[in-house]
Amino acid sequence: MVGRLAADSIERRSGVSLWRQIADKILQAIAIGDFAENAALPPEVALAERYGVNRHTVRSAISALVQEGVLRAEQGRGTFVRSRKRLSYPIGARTRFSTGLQGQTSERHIVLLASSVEPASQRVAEGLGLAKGADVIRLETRGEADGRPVSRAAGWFDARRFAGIDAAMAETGSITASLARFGIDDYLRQSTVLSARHADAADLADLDLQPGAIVLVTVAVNVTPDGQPIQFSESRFPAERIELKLSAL
Amino acid sequence: MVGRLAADSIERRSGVSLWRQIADKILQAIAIGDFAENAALPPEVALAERYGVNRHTVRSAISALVQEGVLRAEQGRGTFVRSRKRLSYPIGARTRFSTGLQGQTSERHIVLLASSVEPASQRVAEGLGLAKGADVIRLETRGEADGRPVSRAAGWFDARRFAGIDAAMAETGSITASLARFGIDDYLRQSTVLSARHADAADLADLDLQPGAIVLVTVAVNVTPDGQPIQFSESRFPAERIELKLSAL
DNA sequence: CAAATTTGTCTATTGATATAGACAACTATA
DNA sequence: TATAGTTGTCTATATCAATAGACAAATTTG
Repeated sequence: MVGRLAADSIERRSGVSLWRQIADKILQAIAIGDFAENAALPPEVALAERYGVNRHTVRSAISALVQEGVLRAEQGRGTFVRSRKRLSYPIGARTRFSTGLQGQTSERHIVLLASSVEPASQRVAEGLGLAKGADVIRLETRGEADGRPVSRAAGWFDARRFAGIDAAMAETGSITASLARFGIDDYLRQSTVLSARHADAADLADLDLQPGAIVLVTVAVNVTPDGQPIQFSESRFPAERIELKLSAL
Repeated sequence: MVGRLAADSIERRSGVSLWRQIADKILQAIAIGDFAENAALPPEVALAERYGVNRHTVRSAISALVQEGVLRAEQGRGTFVRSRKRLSYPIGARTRFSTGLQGQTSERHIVLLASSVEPASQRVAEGLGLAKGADVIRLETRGEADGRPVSRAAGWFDARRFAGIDAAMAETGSITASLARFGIDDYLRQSTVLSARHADAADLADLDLQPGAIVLVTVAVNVTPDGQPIQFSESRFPAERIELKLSAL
């Protein structure tokens, strides 16, 4: 489990194809740091032997990762690691998108994809301390770093208190800056619930993933320093590009 | 994305079979609370239509979940939810296994599977502030709640400072109690890094999972109140049975 | 230049996955 | 008790996933 391309552990008739499992393992090995950027992977025959599968199966895995931009294959030379390790996204009392990835990327920003006013569902109402069905503003956003999507989030705000936050978000491109216009100078992460699942069609499109990928899902509530809930959110992160670092605990 | 068995989003030629994707969706719907315990699932033909697949494909998914103990099918009547929602495992400054699941389960305990002394790997040494290659004690444990495995962890301790902690763990069945014997009355979670991946063969065996399942992985360091590292750990949780609740941030 | 190594392409075969349709077996209900 | 609704089983077919082997094309090494 620790290092080296975990030799063991490929599952047959699992509902997950062998090439997908091998692709996952290679991704994981890269993320752990077993293969540096531009390092050569073991040759296809070696990988096939290590996993106990046919060379063509390994080629399917590699071909998926080449498609995905993770690897680069050169005939006669070998197969090389193209992309970097997973980004580490910090989650703590003061979780902020932009500052979180500083130092790991040269550029990052949030795009507002859509906004709407809707009645609060059960869980949104609970999270915000509103009555079910009360008007809430929903902001659909995507976080990008160095041109690649790293998160996809839906945020809900009390429509009465934060009327116009959609316009502010469109203008500033920052949740923090938008909230500042409503007198919120500081806010804290009250709770975060974390789960993981296979990416569905929406995730694939939103996060530019290949089918079969895994997404991390966080459901969180942000509050003012005196405990008043201001934002309920659900975010999805591509597990192959992002790990979550729980800090400042 | 919010409620009801998400109508959309089944991916073909993804490396993940359709029946596995549908099984995942049903699991997710149950976890979210769309189907209470003993509630009936929609009939097979309805599910097939909703996902745009053949009835037999839905049957494959259901059959996997029946095998797994999540569903119960009764000829002529319908298919019913057998198991409860996901357990919510809290992670915070004072993360403790036993207290964490209190109230959600009637019984929980930790089993010590194996222990050994080994030289510290790079990451273990970094986590514990030791020199690479220094002797560390490794404890392999499994957490169980109501008879079902909910976590599988490896913990590393400085062998000089905690000589005999394996015996203490075997005797007490508690990390907290074992550390107390070494004068550690309190300890804090310094950092937690979180990721997700497909279960490998080891995970399947350790956590009693079906092939294709997803595991959440945490890598954490525990420290004394004055910041001295005492434990480095890697834990795996079955995503279908556990969600992580990040609290006390 | 020759040999060894590595990725790329092609053909063929087998087993798992998915679709299609028909009907049996069981349950609830009008 | 008849009927409708549901799960269970069977056969047949098509497509995807995986194996197997052979050889071409490109690169590196002796």
